[in-house]
Amino acid sequence: MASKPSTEPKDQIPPAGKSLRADARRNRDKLIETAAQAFADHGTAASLEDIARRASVGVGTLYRHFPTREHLVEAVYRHEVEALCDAAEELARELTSDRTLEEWMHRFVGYIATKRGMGDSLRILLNSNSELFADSYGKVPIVLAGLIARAVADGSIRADVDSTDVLHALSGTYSMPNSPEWHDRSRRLVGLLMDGLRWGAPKA
Amino acid sequence: MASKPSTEPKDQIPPAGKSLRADARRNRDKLIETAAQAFADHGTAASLEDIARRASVGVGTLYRHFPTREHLVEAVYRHEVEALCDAAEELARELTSDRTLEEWMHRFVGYIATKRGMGDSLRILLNSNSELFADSYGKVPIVLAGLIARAVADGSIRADVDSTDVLHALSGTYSMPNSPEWHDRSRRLVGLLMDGLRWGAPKA
DNA sequence: AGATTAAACGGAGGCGCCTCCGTTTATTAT
DNA sequence: ATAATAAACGGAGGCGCCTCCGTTTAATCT
Repeated sequence: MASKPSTEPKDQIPPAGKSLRADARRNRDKLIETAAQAFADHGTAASLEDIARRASVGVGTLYRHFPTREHLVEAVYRHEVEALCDAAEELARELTSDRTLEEWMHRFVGYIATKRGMGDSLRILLNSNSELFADSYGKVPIVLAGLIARAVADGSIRADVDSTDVLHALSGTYSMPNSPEWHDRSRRLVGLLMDGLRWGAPKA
Repeated sequence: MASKPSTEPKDQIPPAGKSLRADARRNRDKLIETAAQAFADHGTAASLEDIARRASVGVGTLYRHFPTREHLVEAVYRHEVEALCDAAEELARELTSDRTLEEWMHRFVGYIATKRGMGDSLRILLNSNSELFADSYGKVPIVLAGLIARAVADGSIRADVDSTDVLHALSGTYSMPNSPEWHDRSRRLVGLLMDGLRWGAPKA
């Protein structure tokens, strides 16, 4: 069932768009998910063969989808920022506006933790590919601003809040040393911020 | 004849100083020589195993002397600048002062050609390790100035020459495209410079 | 001239990278 | 349903990296 003189080998081009064959999309998604875990655990230098293995996929498949390590890193990065942004809507459907904000900030901080492990390659990527930065990271401040505006609107937090200030405060966790207490520290930071935001809110 | 409980494994430290065992120094020199060739031919990404092979040495030996690729690159770089500088004295012993200058400039240009192939790693190295830059490259302008001063003194070139200008002119070859004519171009450049320098010299 | 010893050697072995191409499979046409 | 076809798969294979450690050898001591 093979080696017939076909017209042209259309292989070797990474589409990534929408029109992928069902199995292709499945593998692609699994790879991104697995890679995200691996990068978080061992940094961006994690073995690509190992990632393929864990995703139950041949290395060939990995390389067809992501010709270089950087392609994979970028895909993971994009995926995670998107997930983070999408989570906002989802949370809003189940929680009060202030609890939504709080939970989302927790996730944002957790997300930053992941990026610390990837710092190496990621910095290079963001420097050389500013489109990527604008595309995905650009949405974060907007989402945060939206959540804050909502909570302000229904009176669960005070109105004199600059969302940029909050973002900066959260970003501070990026430079924390990653000791075992890191998780607790960042939790407290978010809690502290929320207390400050609720203080003197109309609804309180 | 081995595995006796010796006092301490003194292995794994790259000395590079003077007090090497005879065989160690021999291998080290051979490695640098071979690596210089390999880097010139294939860039700094050349296979280290191949370099070891060509030098008739085990990879272990290569890695003992040069723990990382960068260590080897640096050693090659240092070695070549030194050779270039030393060549000045040697040439001066056999040639007239203006011919010495001319020949040395030819070598300098040839040396630059080599560095073009190494550009990748070398730039990083020179940026991060400014001591290296000062140490070795710093001597080049001094040597050139010396050769010019000598030729001026015996009247074979004109006296109103700034050696820095000459250096800049030669450095221009660094940005030449490396076409097949590169060699001829740079030869002509040096010839042109010498003509300019000889013009109106007392001895002419 | 041995004998001793620590420096130096060298290459096998384990792992990762990446490509190539024979085989499988989703999709399309009949 | 069945056949045809191009997309996608996957893993063997070739190469490079680097470490570890048993063996060789230059230098030193007697």
